[in-house]
Amino acid sequence: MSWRKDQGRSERGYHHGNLKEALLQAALDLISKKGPAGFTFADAARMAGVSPAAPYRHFRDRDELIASIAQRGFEQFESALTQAWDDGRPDTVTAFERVGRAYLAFAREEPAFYSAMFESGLPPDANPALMAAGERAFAIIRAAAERLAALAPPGMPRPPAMMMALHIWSMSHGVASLFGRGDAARRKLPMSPEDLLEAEVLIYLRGLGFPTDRKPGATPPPLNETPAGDKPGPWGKPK
Amino acid sequence: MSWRKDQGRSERGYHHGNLKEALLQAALDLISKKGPAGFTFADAARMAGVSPAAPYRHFRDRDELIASIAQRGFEQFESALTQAWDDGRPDTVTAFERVGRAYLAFAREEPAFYSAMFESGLPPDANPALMAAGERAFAIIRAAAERLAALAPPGMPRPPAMMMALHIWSMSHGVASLFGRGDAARRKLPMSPEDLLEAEVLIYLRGLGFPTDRKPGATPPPLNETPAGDKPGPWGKPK
DNA sequence: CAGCTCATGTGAACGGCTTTTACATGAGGC
DNA sequence: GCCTCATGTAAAAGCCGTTCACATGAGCTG
Repeated sequence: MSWRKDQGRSERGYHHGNLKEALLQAALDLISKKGPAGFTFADAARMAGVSPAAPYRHFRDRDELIASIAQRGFEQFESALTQAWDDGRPDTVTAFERVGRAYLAFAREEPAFYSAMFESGLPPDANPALMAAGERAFAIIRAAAERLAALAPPGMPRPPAMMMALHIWSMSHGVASLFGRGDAARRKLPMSPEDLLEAEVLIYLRGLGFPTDRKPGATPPPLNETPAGDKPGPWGKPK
Repeated sequence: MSWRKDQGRSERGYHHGNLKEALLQAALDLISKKGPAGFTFADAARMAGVSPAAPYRHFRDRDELIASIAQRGFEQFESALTQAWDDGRPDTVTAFERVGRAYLAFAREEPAFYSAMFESGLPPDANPALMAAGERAFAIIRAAAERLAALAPPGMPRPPAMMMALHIWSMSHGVASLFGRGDAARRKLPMSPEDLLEAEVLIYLRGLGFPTDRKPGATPPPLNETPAGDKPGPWGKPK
């Protein structure tokens, strides 16, 4: 029962004790509710129970707080992608798709992070640490693409891994930002964003000559085979 | 030389005469310079030479101005896509790729419109007219996908056109918003956004079984043939 | 052309936000 | 026990969005 300055909530004296963290947390809440544009420095201060000037002891200005959140977001993002990739287990294609789903899951479950990372409108060159964190996250996708490219079927020109990585990233980001977030920008979709992205990636990989029916030794070109169950193609039944 | 109220610049009396248009134009300028978040109602008024309260005679609030710009953007967007599609001439695949390039060109040349359309954070359901304009623009992509789907090689399951359209849209938007705008969010790319998207779409179409070497009667499956010149694949020379 | 009306613009004011500055507090090192 | 300095506060300046009462004059009506 060490209730010294547990949640920074009530009963605090002149000094907060954990203000920086409390501000980041409050900002996350607010951004997820009202978007990075609607987020207010003063609101975060209020939520943490301090005066509007207090945050300036921890962040140069409002943008720096958002940049901090974006950076932290990239770190969690990197960690989530790393875990999903799981070094390509059990097989490269399966792991690759798991990365795609992890991408969408992150955008959906951490909309505040995601918008801070990609929609805050911060000048990317102004913040080296932030850009580096972004690069590290992208490096996971890039590494996965590298492994996938190395598996390119013999007799085909091997696709540049960097290009593949950029393609996958653009698909994921496109789906996430157009259809991904729970309530924002929803449009009527014939399928879930996850399924949409999975089909997109599978078709793309097939276009590169990869077998896409999840069985390592399957035959590459006969495109419409149905392995075991009833999986007509990367999309559902043509209906 | 009818210099009555030509540009609304100097020499205007109490009434501006063309304020609504001037505000929209000023807002476009400001948004392209500072993003939709940095845009200021008061600034637009200043730029048009009127008091800060004047804009309220033409727009309920700041959001309505941005929504107006987004709507106008969707209309121009639709027109640009329609022109690029050119009803599928000279052949469907070529026209389809032209649509992709037109998408990027719009994002690059009209960043203010593009961000108002996709990054303004406006509630999409709150503005039926805006959403309808967006639907009309998407309908072009959808119609193109429909035509493409109808050409699906015989013996293959025919891909749902809606899904194809959503895939193409997500690729285009992903590339545009990650790499597309001139100075914002630039990252080092091994190729131009246009080439990146073209390769992505070609690989995707090949994954659906389409011939992608631009010759209507070409053979579908032999994926690595080089028709006449030296076009190794959708990407450049493997190097 | 006189007069009226109403769309359009103005000025002032309110509250909120960001940021700065001078000052207050008290936690931790000596 | 005292001092110092990181951390928080209060007050103020300047900006923005928004509203309201009021001013102006363009265009219709006769």
